[in-house]
Amino acid sequence: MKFDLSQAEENYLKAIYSIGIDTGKSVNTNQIALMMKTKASSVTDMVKKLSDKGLVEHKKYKGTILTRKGESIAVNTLRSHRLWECFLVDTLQFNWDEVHDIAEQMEHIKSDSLVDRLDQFLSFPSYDPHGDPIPDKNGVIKHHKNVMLSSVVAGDSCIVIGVKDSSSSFLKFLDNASIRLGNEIKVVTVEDFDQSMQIEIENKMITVSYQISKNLYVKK
Amino acid sequence: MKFDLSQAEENYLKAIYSIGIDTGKSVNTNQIALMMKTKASSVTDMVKKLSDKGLVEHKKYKGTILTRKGESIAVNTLRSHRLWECFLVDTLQFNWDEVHDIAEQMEHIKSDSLVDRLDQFLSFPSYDPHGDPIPDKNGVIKHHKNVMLSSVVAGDSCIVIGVKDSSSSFLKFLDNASIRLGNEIKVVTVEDFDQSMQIEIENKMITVSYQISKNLYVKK
DNA sequence: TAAAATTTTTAGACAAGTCTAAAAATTATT
DNA sequence: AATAATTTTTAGACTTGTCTAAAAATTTTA
Repeated sequence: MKFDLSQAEENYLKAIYSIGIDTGKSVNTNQIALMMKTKASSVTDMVKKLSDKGLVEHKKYKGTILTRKGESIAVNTLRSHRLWECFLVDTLQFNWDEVHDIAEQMEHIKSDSLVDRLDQFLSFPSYDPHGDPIPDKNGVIKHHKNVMLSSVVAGDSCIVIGVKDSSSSFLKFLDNASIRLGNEIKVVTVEDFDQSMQIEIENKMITVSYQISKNLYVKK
Repeated sequence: MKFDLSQAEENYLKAIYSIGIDTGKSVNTNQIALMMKTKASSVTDMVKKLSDKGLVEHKKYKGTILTRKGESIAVNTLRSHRLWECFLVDTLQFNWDEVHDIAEQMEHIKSDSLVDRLDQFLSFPSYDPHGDPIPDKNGVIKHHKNVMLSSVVAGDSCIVIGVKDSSSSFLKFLDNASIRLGNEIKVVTVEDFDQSMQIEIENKMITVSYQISKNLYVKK
């Protein structure tokens, strides 16, 4: 059967997917409400609808998980979102802090071949401007980012490969600090008291709070 | 004041604009209902709302016209629609019969600079893939298409510059007949009985019905 | 393990946009 | 100009997605 979901439905599936990826288990109503910036009662209503459509499984007072079908839709929406972010940054020269809200709208455009054509036009990118992996046409996605800058010990170096928080304020801070994807960071000291770090990047020494370092994905 | 209209509101403004352009006078409720594929009662409700927002002026039982503000929004939406059509055809290689429904969704994306950046990326095109003129950044639009193939007399030649009907079935017919924008058409004979025409195009002779010829914009 | 706190669900309401059916106004007909 | 036909508006209802307030279930705490 062919589904044509509302934007709200797709957004709920995305939210359930991304919470599920992080936590691994079934997702609480309140967690969804938090992510969707809505009320728990609204979530209950929507989850019931998605459950009726076979996109999630829900046990009362227990939690919600995506069905295979629901996950597939969530991943496709994510793919669309991330490809549009690439388009906005690479093709239309937006800055990486400007594209999230626009892609949030564009990801819901309905068309059989639009996203695949976009993918081709962009030469099949693997990552979006924030370092998030782009699922391929079949929904296969390489989750390989799990090391945060905050876990790097003093003396070690690493490469910035992604951001966890895509808020404009965080990204603008990174721009100012010359922290960009691909840049090398050397951790010089880590403060015991608040876990703030002194780091060397682009031959400059700066201090970043734990709040910052735990939102940066890095690799050795 | 800054407006953020719903897609429905923008679509009504577009409909009122395009009927108004064709007829020159104020627009009837039923005409809007026909174009929006909805019921007159729904139109009455929406027109009331648009009127409350200062986007149209409506006299009960008389008709509706756009205010300056309403027209500006309609033209901006049209600009967005036509630029996205260019993008879909020129950049993503869609055929011209596939893009209307997609652009219908994309035209509603909200962003301060998206459409202007797209315009720049496309090198400021003047016409969309169906020959419709694209309003510039200030909403200035050159309406210059008003000669239909049906008005060309036997013996005369003309150039195809646009289509009035953008339905997929009409455009597919034109593809098959090698009738494309920019092609020259020579009108060989016109049948008195049904106004069907024998035309020469790309060195081929074909017959087109009045239904066809009155939906093709041409110039001498 | 019983009371307290928290989470989730239910019940009822609202706004947007649509519909049907009926009433009101306008236009056409004779 | 009165009646008929048409157009438009009004009234009331439905759907989607949201909300608040209260009830029910679960989890925590003492």
